[in-house]
Amino acid sequence: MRTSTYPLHTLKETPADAEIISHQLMLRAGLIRRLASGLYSWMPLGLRVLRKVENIIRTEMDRAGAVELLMPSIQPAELWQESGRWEHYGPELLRIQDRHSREFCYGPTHEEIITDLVRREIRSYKQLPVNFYQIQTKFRDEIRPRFGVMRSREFIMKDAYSFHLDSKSLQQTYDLMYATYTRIFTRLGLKFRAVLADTGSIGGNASHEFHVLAESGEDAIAFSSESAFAVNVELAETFPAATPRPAAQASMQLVDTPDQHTIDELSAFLAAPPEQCLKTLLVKGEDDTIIALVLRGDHALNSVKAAKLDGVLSPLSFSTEPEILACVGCRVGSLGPVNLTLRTYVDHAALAVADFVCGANQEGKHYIGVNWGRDLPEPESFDLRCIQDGDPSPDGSGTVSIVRGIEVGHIFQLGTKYSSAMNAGVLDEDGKHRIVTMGCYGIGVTRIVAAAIEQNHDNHGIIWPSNIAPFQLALAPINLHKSSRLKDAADKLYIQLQEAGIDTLYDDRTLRPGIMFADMELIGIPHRIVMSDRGLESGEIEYKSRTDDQATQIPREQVIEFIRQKLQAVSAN
RNA sequence: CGGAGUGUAGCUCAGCUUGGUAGAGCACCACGUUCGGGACGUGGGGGUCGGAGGUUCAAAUCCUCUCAUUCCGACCA
Repeated sequence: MRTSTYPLHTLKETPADAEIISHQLMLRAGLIRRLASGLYSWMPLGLRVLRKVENIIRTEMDRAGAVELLMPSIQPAELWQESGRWEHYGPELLRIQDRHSREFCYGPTHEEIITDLVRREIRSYKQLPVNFYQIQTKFRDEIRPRFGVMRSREFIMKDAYSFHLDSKSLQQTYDLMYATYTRIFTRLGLKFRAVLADTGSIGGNASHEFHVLAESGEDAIAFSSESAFAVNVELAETFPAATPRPAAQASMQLVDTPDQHTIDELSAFLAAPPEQCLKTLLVKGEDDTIIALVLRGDHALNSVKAAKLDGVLSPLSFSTEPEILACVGCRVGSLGPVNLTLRTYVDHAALAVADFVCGANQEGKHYIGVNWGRDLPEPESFDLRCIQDGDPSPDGSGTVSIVRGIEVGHIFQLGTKYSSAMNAGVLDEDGKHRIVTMGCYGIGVTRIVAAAIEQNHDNHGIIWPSNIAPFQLALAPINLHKSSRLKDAADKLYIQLQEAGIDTLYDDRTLRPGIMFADMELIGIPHRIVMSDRGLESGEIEYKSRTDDQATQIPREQVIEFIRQKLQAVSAN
């Protein structure tokens, strides 16, 4: 491709509304343009990357025996009503009507459609197992689209759905998909981890998320220091303290703590470390009740865990200030478990603290020197908090460290949630009707492009992993317009590179070299060769990879072979 | 949906407090000088100042409403 006829829309300045580096670089490099909140056009250069990602996913899915199909993005309401999700999916589902006022939605996912298809087409156990996939545009009316295509409303997803007679067969396909995802993300050139995930509202036996590791990731992942164990922090268990609680030393006293509301303020005011202070959070329970959760001051509530507690409303929502005032008689900063008549869940770690500080349920007053079993009843303890760096690993080996990740893939064992709701079954060997068991497997294709940049960039721009770079090689001749000899040589080499099958972007714009170099680096082309009149004299061409500090000189006649070897070296990894 | 902020040229922003002919840099067009790391000069094109209403002799500027958008909290590929 020649830059003179290829639209490179690079920006020198960073657009003001782009927050994270991948979004900034995607805009600056001219990969995407925003149409409206959460809606992006893919410019030609960005589309090249997107297609390369899709092709890797497609070949690996095919290799794993999955079969590609394509379902409509617009879906009739009836199927969603049948599964119950027309009611439950909520406002994220974009509902639309046709000219006859019939209700449809723009598909955020395709369980209903594929289940309907399978119940019509698949009659016999002999046709199972089967794994269908598609690569297609989805729409989710996100509450807050952000970070460009990282969390957009319209996005491209690879979604696969497998159907089985029994859970053993499901497990086999699930394991195969796990291995396939591992191959895919490896080929994409990304640093990633598979982590145990919450099955959430979908239910089922097993679920893994695939995360690209990056500082800007929205998810936190806990790793074991000793084993391969990794788990989403949402799900990571914490345990009762290994050592017994220290003996009580202080006596309980009521102290004035005017205007001390947060743990930090309280801790500074009373000169007690945060881990000596207990905080009490009030959340909504069933039947308009209020439930108290007690945690150590330095610990964070895990809302996923809390929402699973008996009597607590799911999803978790906090009690409002007026409700708390009416129920307890004081405001949020002075709550505590002493003489609290609400149903109370105490975290394991909070139970292990002696002589603690807590709110007195009177405005501006706290207790100090409080002890479980003496000043208030000894409670049962629960797992309420988020795991922290240095906590024991849930798998029992070593401690955990926390890193951030971007979720780019998720595999689920669905079980019979959809197939039973929609009566999708086959005849088994005995001629009996059996409801099929399902798995589903998603990859965020557009998100991968952003995640790859998030993980691979420097001050000059994007550094594409070789397999998804929009072009493999930039050919940048200097002062092309001043030397017909150089132009002839560059044109000739460009043709030779094309004949050699090397995906080349030929910068024939006759710009100043600084601009060409800056553009080629911004758009992240992995390899660059520079031609000049000077080089023609010496018979050499300059080569530099995107990550090299120094350029090297290559004899003109060896350059094709040299580039070919560079490309092979990368794809062999 | 709650909280905070921003809307002025394609992009980055100034001007608004204290109302008085709409600006700069980058980008774009022309010409010239330059040209191996985002050059320079001269000239030029481009804006109903997000929209509507109001106050005023006069509104980018003050007031009201509205729309869009970004950031911080609950969902998810």
